[in-house]
Amino acid sequence: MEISKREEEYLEAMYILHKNKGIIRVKDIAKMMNVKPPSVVDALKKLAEKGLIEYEKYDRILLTESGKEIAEKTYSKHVLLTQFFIDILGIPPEIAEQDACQFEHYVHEITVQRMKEFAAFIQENCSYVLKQFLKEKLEEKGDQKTPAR
Amino acid sequence: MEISKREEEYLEAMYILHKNKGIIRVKDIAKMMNVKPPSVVDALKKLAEKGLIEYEKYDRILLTESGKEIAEKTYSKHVLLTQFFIDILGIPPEIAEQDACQFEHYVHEITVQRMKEFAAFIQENCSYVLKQFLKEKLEEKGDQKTPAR
DNA sequence: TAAACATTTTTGGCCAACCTAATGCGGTGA
DNA sequence: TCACCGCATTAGGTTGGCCAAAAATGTTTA
Repeated sequence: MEISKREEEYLEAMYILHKNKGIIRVKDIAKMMNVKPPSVVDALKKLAEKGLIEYEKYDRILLTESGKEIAEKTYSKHVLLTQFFIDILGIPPEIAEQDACQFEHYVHEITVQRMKEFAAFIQENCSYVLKQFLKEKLEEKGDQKTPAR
Repeated sequence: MEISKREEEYLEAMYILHKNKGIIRVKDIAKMMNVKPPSVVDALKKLAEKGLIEYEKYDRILLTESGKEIAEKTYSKHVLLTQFFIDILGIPPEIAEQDACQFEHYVHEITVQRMKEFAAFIQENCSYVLKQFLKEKLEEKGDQKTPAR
């Protein structure tokens, strides 16, 4: 049974809502997904049919085990990618977040795993060089804000 | 004027075809995009309307200046991402290729630029550590192929 | 040069994902 | 307890992207 990128995003959003607020509401999903409520309802119906969420109309919404599994997998990629972009490449958090948010749905398991290992390896074996790099980049950014002077 | 991710992919495919074979044919675009010819024709019409390609039916297909610009930008991201995945993370080329192929349409300019800088920095300042990392990963992979023994 | 073949295009249709407007439900305060 | 309000849902419609089958055009070869 195929699950689309978009459905994965819905699952992830619900997972995060559940984690943060305990309760999953249509309105909140809509806000997170930048979408209107009817679109959410469409999505919920499909996800329910696929057995990824429990959903009866006007009732509470819950991830099933398999739904949660997918959401967790996606979310962990999200976290890892974001960290890599921020801690290793020194990308501004907001941008790192946006990039991760897309890439997480496509990236191979291998790649994300390797990023994790790479980060650990560098931090262990040449953390000084890494710090140097990040410092440079931060300064360059500072330069832009106060250019001539 | 909005240009979709998919349209960007079509432009890139045409750009590569032009670069490699000089001529851009519907059939070849279809093969590259994993799509049937009618879908290509649909796409061509839209791209022509947006002024990104020159297209008259049964005639040759060409990228316009603005189309080429978009394609080149995308393609250069593609190359850079692929290189980063292969040379820094040691991802198998085929997988690196696939990941790049998706990410290129979303990744921020900043991120890809930073990857480039990071690669250069590491190769200059701790290439030994990098080699070490890549060697380890390569060996692990070898281990899998000849496990117990 | 005309038949046969290959390629491109059109036609008509499907599905995912989204929207607005209208309607239905459920809890809260008067 | 009921009228109201916010939220959820349905109805009906759009758009982008894809396809198979059929028609049109272009190319090659007998």
